Amino acid sequence: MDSRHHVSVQEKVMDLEAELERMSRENEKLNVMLGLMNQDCNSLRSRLMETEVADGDNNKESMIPRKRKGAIQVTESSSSEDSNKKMRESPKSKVSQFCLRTDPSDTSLILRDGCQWRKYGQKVTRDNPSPRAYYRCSMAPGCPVKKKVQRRADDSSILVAAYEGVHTHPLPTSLDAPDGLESLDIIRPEPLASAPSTPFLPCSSISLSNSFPTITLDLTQTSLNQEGPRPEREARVSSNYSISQQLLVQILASSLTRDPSFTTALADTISRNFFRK
DNA sequence: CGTTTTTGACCGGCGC
DNA sequence: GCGCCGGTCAAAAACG
Repeated sequence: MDSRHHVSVQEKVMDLEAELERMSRENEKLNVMLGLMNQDCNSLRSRLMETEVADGDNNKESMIPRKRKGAIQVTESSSSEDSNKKMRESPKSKVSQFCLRTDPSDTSLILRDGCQWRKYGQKVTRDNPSPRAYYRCSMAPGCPVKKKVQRRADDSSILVAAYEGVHTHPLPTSLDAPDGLESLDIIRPEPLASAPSTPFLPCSSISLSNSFPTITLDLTQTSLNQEGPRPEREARVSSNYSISQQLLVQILASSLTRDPSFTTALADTISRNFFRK
């Protein structure tokens, strides 16, 4: 071992430390980005629903959910629909439902979605062998948000989380290391009548890599009855931030307007927080 | 010791 | 009124 070799090792260590710090900073910035995305999440989801209604049969072919581990289904229902007797709750209460494919061996009803929740009850329901857990948001004293988590009766590997209410406090934006995280995918909301197992091709994906400080926004749009060369839109942001975050957000927003499945990618990103163990 | 989880009791809506 | 059911309460236990 000569001293030169020693020095080079030391340099390597310093390099790694520098990179680590760089990654930490980038992680912080990603947190900010996720915060922005979270803020828009609700409007994006409602927009997604609109788009799906508008696209109708066109999308059925390409938006068919694929069955994979970590798949998420996002649906949303507000109580402003028909004048049913059931609509007794406050008209403001909105229920968002997430279906998350989990490890079947995992029997817990815990979803790490970034918020702090206090469990206040658990019930076995009639139509489902697995119990339903009731949580209240404990991040702020008066936060009215509640969530119910239960495994699906027909597929116990799918966790269904129903969120109710609106947070009265800023949501956490932590995107900290999803160690050992499985890849999560969104199942597009689909009519219950059709349950085909045709593979679902993700039109967009955002991968926030922990091992390498690179954000990849793959906004490639799958052709929906589209002939010819389809426009590929891919924004690759390296660690030196060649484009600003604001521009990035604008890219996301503008791509949303053109790509109805962008919400898929957004929820994908958010869902990565669901499964931290 | 403060916070969270567990779990049986309780409550209100609904159908009969 | 009664029973069923989903949702919530609250005391005790567990946890960090």
